Amino acid sequence: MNEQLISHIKQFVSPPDEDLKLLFEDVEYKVLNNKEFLLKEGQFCKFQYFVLKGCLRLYRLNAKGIEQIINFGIPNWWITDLDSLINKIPTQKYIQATKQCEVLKFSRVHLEKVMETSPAICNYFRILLEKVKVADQRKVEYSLNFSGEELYHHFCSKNPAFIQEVPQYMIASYLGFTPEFISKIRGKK
Amino acid sequence: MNEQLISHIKQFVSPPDEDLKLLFEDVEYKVLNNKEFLLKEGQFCKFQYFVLKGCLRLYRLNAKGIEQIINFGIPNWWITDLDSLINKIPTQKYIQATKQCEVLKFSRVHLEKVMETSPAICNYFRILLEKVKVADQRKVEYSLNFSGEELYHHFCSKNPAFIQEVPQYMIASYLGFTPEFISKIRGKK
DNA sequence: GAAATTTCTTAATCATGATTAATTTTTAGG
DNA sequence: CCTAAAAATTAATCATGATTAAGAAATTTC
Repeated sequence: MNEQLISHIKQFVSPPDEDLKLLFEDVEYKVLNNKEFLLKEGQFCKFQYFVLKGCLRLYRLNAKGIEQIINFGIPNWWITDLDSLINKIPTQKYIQATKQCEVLKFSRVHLEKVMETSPAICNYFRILLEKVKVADQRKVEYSLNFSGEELYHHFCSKNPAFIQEVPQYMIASYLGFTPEFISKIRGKK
Repeated sequence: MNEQLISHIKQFVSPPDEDLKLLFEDVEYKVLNNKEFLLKEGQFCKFQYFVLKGCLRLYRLNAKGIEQIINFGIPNWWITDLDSLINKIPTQKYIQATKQCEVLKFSRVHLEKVMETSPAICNYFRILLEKVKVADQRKVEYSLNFSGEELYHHFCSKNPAFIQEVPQYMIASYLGFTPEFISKIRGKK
């Protein structure tokens, strides 16, 4: 049983103790060094990771070999490759620590069993997915209506601490820009 | 009880009959005329609609008053404004029929009760949300790696029937392009 | 602390797709 | 069927942000 995850869950639902007990029947606590991988292209993703500490990134290599960051995994959030996980296909992505991390590793097989048994835990993940959907939708809306410069400044103002923690080229990649473009923005005035 | 929705649900989960009975305890069958609205800017969205027949669109007006289509609702799919629904804030969006439609209208309050009671129904929505997340992620990936022309041709090849059903300017809007740009592409060769 | 690698910057050029504006074609309503 | 409105087209111009190519600065490693 991990208090940090339990308190995260209890922000959204109120599961009976036996549901939590079931959830934690199959979990692994892992410490990762900077640059260590949890997933590499070609593998089948079979786990969902809850980030306790540190930061990870989910990224892919495009046709030109350029890294495209899809998501960051920050504390109290989940990271996995859903496409590989639910469609049971080899992943095209990488999950890598961007600093030293602590994560909880849950197998998808076990989580599916838990979700089928416990309405509360199922609702917990359903609620998170709904929140992610809204966040994604807002992100698309922003990207349609603001310039790259505005998007960058908006991201920095919303995540002042975060931008200190990862290299600038990763912010560029996450926002879908080239590192040169971010430099250009920062070079202004 | 509606057979079409039940068979959709049973593609993903196997709910006991009493869960389905509970689900259908509060539902309204609605027929919509072309251009009829289910939601308008400023309202609080309190319903989720399952599309039986026809086609609807979820869109917003940007700062310049231009329509931006966020999603289409096609048969056997759900449509709502999740942001307004879950955050209980006035919507900035419109849901409008693009042709004559039949929908099932479920109140969010009721659906939340059902999801809290029935692991199967909760899992049904959780599975749909996971699929949507994967689809959204793939869409972003495409948009980063293909030109507008490629995206348009790809969309047409994947949805040959659909593009016959809605005006071209709506396809443009959904893909995030101007109608002029789609015309330009089509005018080539 | 020097060397090597990684990260960031600068600047010129280029391509994609928006904008503007006018016109044509299609569809719908009376 | 005729008119009005809606939808699609065409073409010229423009802005954003990618690409390319150096080079500078910062970090890491030995």
